[in-house]
Amino acid sequence: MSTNTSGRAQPRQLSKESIVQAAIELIAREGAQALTVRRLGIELGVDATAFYRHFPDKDALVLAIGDHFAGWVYERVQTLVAPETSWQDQIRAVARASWEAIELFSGAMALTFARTSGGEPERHMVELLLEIVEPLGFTPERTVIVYRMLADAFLALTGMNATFESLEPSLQEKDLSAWSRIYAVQSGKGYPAIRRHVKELISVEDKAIFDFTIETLIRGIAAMAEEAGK
Amino acid sequence: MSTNTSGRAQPRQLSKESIVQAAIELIAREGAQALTVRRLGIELGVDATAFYRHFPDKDALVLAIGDHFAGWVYERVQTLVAPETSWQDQIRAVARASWEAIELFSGAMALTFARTSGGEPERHMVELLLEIVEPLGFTPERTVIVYRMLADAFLALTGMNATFESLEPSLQEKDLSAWSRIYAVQSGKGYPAIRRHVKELISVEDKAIFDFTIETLIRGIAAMAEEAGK
DNA sequence: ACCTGAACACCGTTCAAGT
DNA sequence: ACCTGAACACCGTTCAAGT
Repeated sequence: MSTNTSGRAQPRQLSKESIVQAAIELIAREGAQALTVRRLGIELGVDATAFYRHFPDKDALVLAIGDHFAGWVYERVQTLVAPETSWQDQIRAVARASWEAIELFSGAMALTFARTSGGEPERHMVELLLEIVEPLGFTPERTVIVYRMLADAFLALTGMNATFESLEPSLQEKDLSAWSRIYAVQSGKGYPAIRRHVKELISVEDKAIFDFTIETLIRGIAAMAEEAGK
Repeated sequence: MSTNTSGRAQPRQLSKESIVQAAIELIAREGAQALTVRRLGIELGVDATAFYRHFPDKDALVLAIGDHFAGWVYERVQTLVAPETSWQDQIRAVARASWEAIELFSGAMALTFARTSGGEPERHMVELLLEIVEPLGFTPERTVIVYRMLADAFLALTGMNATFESLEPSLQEKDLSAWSRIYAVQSGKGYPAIRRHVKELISVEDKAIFDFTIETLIRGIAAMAEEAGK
């Protein structure tokens, strides 16, 4: 009698890597709220508590998942930039890779965007962003604050969008209909500015807002660099 | 024999408002993860399931909490602005009120910053921000995208900081020590840019980064308004 | 060295029953 | 009209026992 009749479930021998992989697949397939130790056990064909032989607790798994997607973003950026790429286009590459990660890892990003593991992929991302900002000729204090402005903006904006994307479909619909309730305020009195912009409020897209924000930050940095440089 | 010997617990008669109030106090006192239907029942001196006579489910409570803090931010902004306040200072007032809300409502903000209820306080905030941006003379499309850039930046950045602030103390310490592990990369090889900025990376403060980001966005908007206006 | 499975102390939510 | 309390289907985690 086979012990593997339930579709998934294969590896008898667990490892940190196989658990992280299974967790990411589970989240991608069924959302962030499906990530439970028991579901993971079923996924891996193993008793749920075997998990605790490889991670001290669930939070450690969440941080490991965060490292995995930070690593993915870092690798993706490498494919988008060349040595002669301008600093503006390097920032755009990080923005693009971060946004693309939402499609692949929204659940994982929602769980981890406000967390820090201190792992290698995170150190790589810090180094990468600092190296983009450093040649602009700011003071060390200013270099660091510009780097953090970019890092926090990427994390916070993609994290917020990922949080929404990883909501249960029914909650997502609830929020979308709440927006249309706001924007369809046609009730005669109140909210004149909203009523003047209903069409635009409904049609604007999240990706366009994200890109517009990044361009605004790039322009601001360029203006500061010009002032500081000469 | 009194039925109210346990410190808290007083109202026999529940209402949406008393539940939201108790939930906010509970979160402020014990963190976002302490908000459970059962704990709320104890807090209110009532069987846990009485909750379901006033809210369809826990998510509805979360959205009501979100409305409460959106209302607080809106009221706070009203005390910070006058009719003659410049658009720049109006944006700074919203930023300041949003940041102050983290101290008071970090747990509530962490739960709700990526959600929309469509309630009155949210409509007020949308109207407020649109009215700040509208006089700058952009096209309707541009007006809306600038409004959303500001709204999303406020929500995402304060939400990310609130998420961290509302973490259990032990997880907060874990993340802080992870940062110092990143920044103390003194291991001879690798991460040269990080090593060049260790001092600044350690000393930079989240509030300063938030303020710097807002100022950069304000500058960017001003530059665009100048181009568009003439 | 790793996995199992019972157990503990929790969750959100439903529903028949009470007042 | 609202509250109670048993019950259901879950959680994360611990620990003695197995191999």
